[in-house]
Amino acid sequence: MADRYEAIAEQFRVHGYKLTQPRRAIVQTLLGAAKPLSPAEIQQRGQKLYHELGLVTVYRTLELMELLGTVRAVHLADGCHGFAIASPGHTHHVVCERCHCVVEIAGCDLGDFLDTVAERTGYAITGHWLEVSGLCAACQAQDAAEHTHDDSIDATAR
Amino acid sequence: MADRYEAIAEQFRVHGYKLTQPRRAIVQTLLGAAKPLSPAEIQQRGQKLYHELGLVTVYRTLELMELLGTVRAVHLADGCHGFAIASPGHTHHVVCERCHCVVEIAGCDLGDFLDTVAERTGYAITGHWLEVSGLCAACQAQDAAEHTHDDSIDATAR
DNA sequence: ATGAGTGCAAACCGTTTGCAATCGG
DNA sequence: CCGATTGCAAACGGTTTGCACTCAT
Repeated sequence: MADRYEAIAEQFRVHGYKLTQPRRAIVQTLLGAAKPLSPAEIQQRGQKLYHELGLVTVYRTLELMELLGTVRAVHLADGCHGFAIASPGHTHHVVCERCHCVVEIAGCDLGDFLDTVAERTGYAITGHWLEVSGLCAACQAQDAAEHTHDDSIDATAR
Repeated sequence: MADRYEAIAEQFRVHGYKLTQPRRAIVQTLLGAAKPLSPAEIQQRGQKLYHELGLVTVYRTLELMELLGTVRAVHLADGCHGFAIASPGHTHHVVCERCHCVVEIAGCDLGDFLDTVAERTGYAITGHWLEVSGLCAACQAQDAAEHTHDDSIDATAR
């Protein structure tokens, strides 16, 4: 966790950007989030870490972090879900339909599929954007509990 | 082409929606577009077919068509590119980085990949959203022409 | 010390809503 | 004919911009 923060801080320094209090608060907020956050959500949560945090700064910092590749917008069929920390390199997000919590998937074995696409369409494939939706383990457990008519909802199931 | 229109028209009828002039214009506009169109672009182009076409109607018709599954929003890393006609069933779009023209890809062999994801994350995968970017054949040809210092840009290359 | 970074308020722009007039089945 | 559909204008909400002040280096 601490190293995740350190890695992002490094990106700021390396590119000559200052690590101000608002920016620290935003990075920490995103690191602590289990789901993609909208700018407004980032501001609200971030104010617990730095009380004066302004929404405008959130926008500007997100723009900067997107440029640095440390943050990525998460879209799904039903629209934009917000922003989430992105590990360096090519990764994708899996988003829970129910609670919107995300996990990153690192390896991406789409090569064969994309080769096929290139052949079929005549396009030279340069990139792709993939996001996967599903039910996280916790939400699956909750479902299972409900379906067995078990009224005692496990407190851990969320 | 005509049958593509007919198939969409059928969707309207089957679900009890009227096929009004503005709606016809919007459908025809989308069918005639080589790239995803924003609501404003749809209105502008659509007014050539039905002069009174209002922007509000475009929004409402897109919403309806999205519901009917005949249109789909196209997102990419750099934001929302607009709306494009979608064939029935599960398909993806390949978008040209340069001219934004799109082609649909029907088959989607992501099953194995998604199985791996499910195993690794513990999520029950319910859906995914994939869009591929690349250079279409025409834009590739244009590039090639430029790189060989060939000043005679082929008129067909665009 | 000094320029990058910030917060505020206002401008901006794409989208949605309320409503009276119109059109299509 | 009658209700679904439309266009207009106004409301709305998220995002961006201008500017004077502040903070990190």
